[in-house]
Amino acid sequence: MENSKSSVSTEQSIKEAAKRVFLKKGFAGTKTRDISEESGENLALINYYFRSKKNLFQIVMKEIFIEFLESSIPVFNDTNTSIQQKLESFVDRHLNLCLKQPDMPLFVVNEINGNLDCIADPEEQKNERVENTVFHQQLTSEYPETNPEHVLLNTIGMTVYPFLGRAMMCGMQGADDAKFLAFIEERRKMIPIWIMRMLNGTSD
Amino acid sequence: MENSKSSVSTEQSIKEAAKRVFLKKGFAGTKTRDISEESGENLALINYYFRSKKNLFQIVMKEIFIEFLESSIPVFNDTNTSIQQKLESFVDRHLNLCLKQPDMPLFVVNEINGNLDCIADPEEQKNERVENTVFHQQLTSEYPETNPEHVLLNTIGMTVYPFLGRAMMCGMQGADDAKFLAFIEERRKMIPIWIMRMLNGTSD
DNA sequence: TATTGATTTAATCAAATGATTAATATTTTT
DNA sequence: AAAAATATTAATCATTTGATTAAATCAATA
Repeated sequence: MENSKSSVSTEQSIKEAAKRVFLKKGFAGTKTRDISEESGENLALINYYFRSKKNLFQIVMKEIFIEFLESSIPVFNDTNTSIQQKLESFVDRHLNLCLKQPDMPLFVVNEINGNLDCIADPEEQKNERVENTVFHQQLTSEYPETNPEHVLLNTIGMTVYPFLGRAMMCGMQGADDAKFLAFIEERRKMIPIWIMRMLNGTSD
Repeated sequence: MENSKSSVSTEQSIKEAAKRVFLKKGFAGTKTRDISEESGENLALINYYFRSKKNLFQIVMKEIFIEFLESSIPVFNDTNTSIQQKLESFVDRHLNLCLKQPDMPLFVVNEINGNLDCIADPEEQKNERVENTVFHQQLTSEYPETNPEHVLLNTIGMTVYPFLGRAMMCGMQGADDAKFLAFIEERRKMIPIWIMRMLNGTSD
């Protein structure tokens, strides 16, 4: 009944290879033979372990999504930190996540709008809605005139956007990795400050 | 030598259909038969008028890119407007563009990072670099301690992100079109204000 | 009108692609 | 070690897909 030694590593090898390729090429752009090559495993093993390309994709997608949630939700639900501390912590963690997998934001944003039902079971989402976080409550109580949805979108957007628009960032054209990294480090420091400035504006 | 009456409309019809399909499904996700169906034209006419799927894609891509530039560059190069006025005008125009083609931001961000060389001739870009705009000069002179690249990225990012992350916007889950539109209208008003607040912060 | 050139169509090709199969090898269990 | 279960492989299938072709249709013009 139990998987043998080598099969576990093969399954893992395929899944990790699939993650790399899907992240880089998206669902439609990825061929099962790409995954086979990337993993070094036989083509048929993909279907042997993961029924279909679509199923494998959904598994990978879910892992990525879970990784994001597990990194973010605890930060937003910490009852012992201020709004600014939460912002600092979230931006810090999320930027690290993005730096580790630079293709991730584009992948998520791209594929989540596709026709594929990326997240298999919707029940897991209900408890993890951002509406229910401590962060959300703090915002509505300390800044009642502010719409928390804008704050969240701006925070996530400013964090993620450099990774989405790197090719679009005309001012960064030809920017090497070092310059890009320095740019990100500036943002790591500034985004929480910017958000607080936006919050502390007088009107609206 | 000159195209006959019907051929012009056929070519146009294919290009417009291609734009719709590419915007929705991306390059890899679009099949030439999709374009044929969407346009109602015979499959072979796609290659007759546009050599290849890739070439048609590049043409569409370029049109979208040009539309963005022609909407934005004049705003950023207006010598008679303030920084805040430029922000208001850009956000206004860009939001209208996005509302007209909600799939556009995702498409651009998604495909521009792909392996396809989307913009055919790079010479056209040199004059249209944001570095060379009046806006950029105003920023460096009025806010010398600020990095203009951050300002630009934040402005574009905040404008575009709702259209990228609509499915990701947990707080907006199940949001109908009307609610989304109201959300955008709030941002149309607020984004320039937010950016100015960020600029007018004391340190950094 | 007849000729010429441009446009359109149906049929088809060759390569790519997701998936399956049957045979072989390997590991686990008895 | 023998048998059973699991894992791996090469070959193949059936579709899909981008592109082409040759014939047919249409439009312009001499």
